[in-house]
Amino acid sequence: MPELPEVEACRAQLQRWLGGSPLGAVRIVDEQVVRHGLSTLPSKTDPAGRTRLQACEGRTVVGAHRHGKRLALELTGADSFLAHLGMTGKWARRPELPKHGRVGLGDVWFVDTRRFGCLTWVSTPLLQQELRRGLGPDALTEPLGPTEMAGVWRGRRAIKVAMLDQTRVAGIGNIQASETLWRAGVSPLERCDDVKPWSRIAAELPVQLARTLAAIDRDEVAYMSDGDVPNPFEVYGREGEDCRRCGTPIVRAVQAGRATFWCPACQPRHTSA
DNA sequence: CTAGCTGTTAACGA
DNA sequence: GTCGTTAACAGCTA
Repeated sequence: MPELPEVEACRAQLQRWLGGSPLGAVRIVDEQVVRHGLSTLPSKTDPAGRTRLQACEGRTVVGAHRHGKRLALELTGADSFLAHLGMTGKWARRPELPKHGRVGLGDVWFVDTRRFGCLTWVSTPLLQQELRRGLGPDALTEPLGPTEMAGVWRGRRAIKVAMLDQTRVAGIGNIQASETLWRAGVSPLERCDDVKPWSRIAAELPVQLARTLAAIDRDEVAYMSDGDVPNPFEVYGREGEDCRRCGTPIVRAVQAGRATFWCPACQPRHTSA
């Protein structure tokens, strides 16, 4: 379930579980999960990376880092690793191999049903630069001001599609984009060049991310258990329900292959076509 | 049963 | 550049 807030919660958890301690038994259950360049493609599997990871048993974990939706595990010595959770990845602490467990580091497991997530070997001195490689500033820890935002999200593309572009700003996912635009009162269909209230978006985005992060921290059980919890979002997944602000039914559309939810009254377009 | 979703991303071709 | 579509995969739900 990972967008930036989930990934940040995951980073903190890894830091607590592994930070400062020697790595336990490395168990690569799914060979395909160690890949080049954090690719989602199984064909990018990296046998040499697997060998490096296997050899890291007993190395001390210096720390867990995050940029956007990417994670990094920094080890002592030459070898470190990046991780991406994909759509369904998570890290869990279990005494035995969990269902869909892909890699085990002692009793800490990378679990990923759909296998879009992966681990990637990186040279430790290059870890920080590899962690950021190709990504924009982190949406939570390096928030942009209104002017900067208008600068990176521009052109004729829809604002919501631009927000999902990790090369401009890193960490915004489908849900957080929808929620932020609802709070800012901006239509997800609005072209970047037609967006006016940049200051509202700039103000709401970090607040939205922090709010979701706080909700996860507060309710760690609900996050970890796969049990059904009520939808905590204002518009996401609420097609046909009344807008919590004005009562107008929420509508749904597909943009760039992703579901988008918004209130047509609170989030009007300012241009047509 | 099937069809159509799903919080990510890279790689295509137009 | 930019656009939309597909592919990677597994599971859930209508």
